[in-house]
Amino acid sequence: MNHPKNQNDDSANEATLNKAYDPHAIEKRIYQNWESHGHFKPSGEGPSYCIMLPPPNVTGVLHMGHAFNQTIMDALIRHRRMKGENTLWQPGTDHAGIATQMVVERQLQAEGKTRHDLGRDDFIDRVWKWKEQSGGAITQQSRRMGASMDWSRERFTMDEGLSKAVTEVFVRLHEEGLIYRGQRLVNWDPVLHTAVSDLEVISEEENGGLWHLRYPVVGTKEHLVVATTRPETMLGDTAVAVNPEDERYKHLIGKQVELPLTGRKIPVIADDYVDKEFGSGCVKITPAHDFNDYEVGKRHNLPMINIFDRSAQIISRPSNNPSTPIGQSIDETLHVTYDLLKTLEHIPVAYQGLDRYKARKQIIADLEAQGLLEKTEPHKLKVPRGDRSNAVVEPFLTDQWYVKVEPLAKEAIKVVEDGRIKFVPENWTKTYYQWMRNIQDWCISRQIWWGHRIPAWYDADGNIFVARTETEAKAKARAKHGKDVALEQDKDVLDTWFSSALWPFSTLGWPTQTPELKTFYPTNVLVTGFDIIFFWVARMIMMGVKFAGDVPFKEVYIHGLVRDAEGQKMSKSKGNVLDPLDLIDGITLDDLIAKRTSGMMQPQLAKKIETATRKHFPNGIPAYGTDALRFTFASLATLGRDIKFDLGRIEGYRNFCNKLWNAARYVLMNTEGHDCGVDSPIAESDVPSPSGRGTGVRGATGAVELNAADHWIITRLNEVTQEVETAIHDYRFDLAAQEMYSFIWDEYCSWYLELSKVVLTDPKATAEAQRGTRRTLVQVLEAALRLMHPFMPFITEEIWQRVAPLAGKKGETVMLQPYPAVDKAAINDNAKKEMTWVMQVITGIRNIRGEADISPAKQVPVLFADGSKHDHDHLERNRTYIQTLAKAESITWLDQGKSAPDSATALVGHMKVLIPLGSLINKQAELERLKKEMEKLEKEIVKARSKLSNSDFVARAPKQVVEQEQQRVKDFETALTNLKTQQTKVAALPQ
RNA sequence: AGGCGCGUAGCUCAGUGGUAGAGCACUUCCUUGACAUGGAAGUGGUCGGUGGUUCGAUCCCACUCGCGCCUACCA
Repeated sequence: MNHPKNQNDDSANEATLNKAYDPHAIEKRIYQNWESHGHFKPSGEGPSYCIMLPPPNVTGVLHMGHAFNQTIMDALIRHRRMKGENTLWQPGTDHAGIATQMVVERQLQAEGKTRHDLGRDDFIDRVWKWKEQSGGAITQQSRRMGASMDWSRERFTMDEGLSKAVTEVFVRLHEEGLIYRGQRLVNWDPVLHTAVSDLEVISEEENGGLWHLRYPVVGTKEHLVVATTRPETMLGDTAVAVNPEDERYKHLIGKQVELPLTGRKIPVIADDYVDKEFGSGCVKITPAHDFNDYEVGKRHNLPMINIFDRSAQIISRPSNNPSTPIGQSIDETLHVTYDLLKTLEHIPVAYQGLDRYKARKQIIADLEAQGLLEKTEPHKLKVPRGDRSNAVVEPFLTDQWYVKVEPLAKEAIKVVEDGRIKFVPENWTKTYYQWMRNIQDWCISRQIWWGHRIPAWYDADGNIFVARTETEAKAKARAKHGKDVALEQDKDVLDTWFSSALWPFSTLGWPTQTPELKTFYPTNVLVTGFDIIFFWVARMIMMGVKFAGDVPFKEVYIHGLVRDAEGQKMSKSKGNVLDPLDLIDGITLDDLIAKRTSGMMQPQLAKKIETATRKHFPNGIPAYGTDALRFTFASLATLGRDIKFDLGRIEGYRNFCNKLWNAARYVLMNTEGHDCGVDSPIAESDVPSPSGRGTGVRGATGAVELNAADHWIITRLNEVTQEVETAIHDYRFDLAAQEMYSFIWDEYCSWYLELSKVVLTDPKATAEAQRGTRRTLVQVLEAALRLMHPFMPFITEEIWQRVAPLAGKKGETVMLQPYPAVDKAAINDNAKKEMTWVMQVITGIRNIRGEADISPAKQVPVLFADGSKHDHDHLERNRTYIQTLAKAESITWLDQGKSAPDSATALVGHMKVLIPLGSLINKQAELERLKKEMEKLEKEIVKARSKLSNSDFVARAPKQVVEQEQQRVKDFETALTNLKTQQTKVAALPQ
């Protein structure tokens, strides 16, 4: 990116601000200043307000989702902090067991090693080192976002304190029977060699086959045909099931079939589970390798034959697989005891040791050769894959630890039902309930090394002692055996989400009843995406209610997920990832392409990604700065689900920053070194003209007069303040952003600043009037900066430092200033009406000028006709404004009945604003303009009249609405008549 | 199969039972001393479709079409 080198990095100390806003020059310096002064810490005063940061993966990098999420939280926290509350934004990171372990294992792989080469202790050391090295990255990135987290309280899920909480919860749940160990089918990842929970399995439709296999019925010449998507599992079949009502097969129930290739005989059983309509109506039952079959197997007491090893290869003899000890468990870490030799008897040697897909191919070929393959059909099926490894997950019979979730879920449902926790948007409660009411037990053990070791010890007999420490476990064992026995701790670790579930109270010191816990728990709001409602939100609620004695948060604000400009989820493999820091700092096209195509899992996609990137970012990404990015996020924070991130938006908000910056420059240029009268009282009822009347009140400095423009902008400031306050309360950051944007741009800059120029450059203006203008300029800006600070912390701070003293404010930083409060007394409806009139007049004149293509430099004479006394008063007070902003050469008031020259006309109420036709205005152009105006009016009149001609409308609609409609027609008709007259006159003119 | 959401200007999105909005893009004009990252003016929408409720529907209801997400699944 091409940044003109900024000459003065410390612009706050320069005489003037740079002409263009340069975020780089200010952001880091300001953040360091805030942090080093401890401004992010709770003040210890006022009502408490606490937000828990959803802890990102410690070895991860900040992505758009984090940036969005943190922008919202920071806005909330800064808002409350400025309102004087005792705010804590608790930061920290998550150890992300599987993900982190995978990263380190991949590093080892590059060195030609596995974790087993290192051994458990050395491997964990290595992970800690990696964590130390990379773990700071994401928190540094949060700092770039301006996040005002209390870094002095930063936590990590593997910290000693948090680990203690994990153990405590595990032990207590176990004591209550809510954690148990059991052998059942789990989702097994054959690549990572660990169990995973239901939530970590992603099922997507893929193309596969449906194979119809013939199983000969023993003692007959018949055979049954079973349909299966996984023919290789037939080796583990222990029955064939049919629907008990199925007439085709009723006679076979209780008979036996011969399982091909193995020679085993298995029964034909009847079970309702079988759908007569699907496939052949016969289902092979493989209880050890299918969740449904497992249930059937249990119902019918079928044997369960496990045919896979932990890598999902067909079990083989130790000679083929030396790591498997004979006669013992297939994998020691599983504590699964199979009689391997017996199992092997069932499996033909030809298949032993084959990978599941190779075995499938072989088995199909062999069955076909024996004439036992009836047919093969293409079939779409949902294939379950591990969310980390992407490997097809295998239902696998192992011993694992589970949380019995139902009793916890019941309480967690209740707290949402009775309103102690509120979802925003409210609709997410449905999703929450739906899951909670159908919840399955949670498998929490993982066969990996990085994580919280399960606090359970085994003796030689397999007795389990769950305890907080090894000493405590030994004591328990001693109590049982009457003597000391050797114990071995469970080798498994806990699911990372188990520790995340405790985050809201473990970070505050639980199980110790710390002052922090007392002050900040329950926290106020959880801000997160809907993708982790089940993973995290639901589990936090369960654990919080169970152990911390109250809900973990009172509100859950669920926001959308950030997607790319085409609505696609951002992912490394799609190559459409945007790095928030690249939006802040900018990046060249080449660097962006390099970034997107490096370290890819599927390098063949690189070309495609490069093409797409070149198309979307032909010039790379310019540096937009943090505030622009944050404001963009705020403006996109609607209640919808998807947030399409469009570069056009951020560019617009970067421009907004520049606009604000330059408005400040203007204000400073016109107030610094001047008496801004900030200490002077104001004559309350005073609404003088821009030039002033010299009737202001004497004050400490000079007297100050405020005119209608001043009162108007102050009124608007207060109204906007109210709107923003409401929007933040409702989590409508988009509306808040919209309010601030249009106030600053369309009102403060487009109108007030222009109006102020008139006063400040008017040689006839009184000192009091100029002081009033300066005072308003600087005070409104100062308040607006405070108002916007939670959304754009850096630019507001930088400007505030300069502006605050001029506005009579003292303070180290804007972030600790009071948030603007609505001052109802400052709202002045008369001034609002007057300025609306002024702006309408000016707009009317500009409109004529614009349509007639009159050069902005050219001044035009303006006449006012058919005006009321009211109009006259307005004009007299605001004559100079109109003259300057509409570039009027002269302003002439025509009394009622006095004839006006042939003119182009704009209507302000009943009053006509006229610009005489002449060399400046083309007759044809004016006729066209009039025609357009008239057509608009006619359309409205037709609509309104048809309404009024409906007797039902007049009879039944509220009186107010009818009257309003009548008034509208009247106004339109008057206007139309005026324009018609005008049209006739213009049309009659020569040329 | 069940649940949820979306469909409004070329694009990204607000919105309300009574006059349809913003930003970007586009057109014309303008280097005026805060800002060309700017200023002034302007073009542009049968609010997915059908029906119902209502004096009145973009909004509420029913159905329908299209798109997306989530949960559970038939071997």
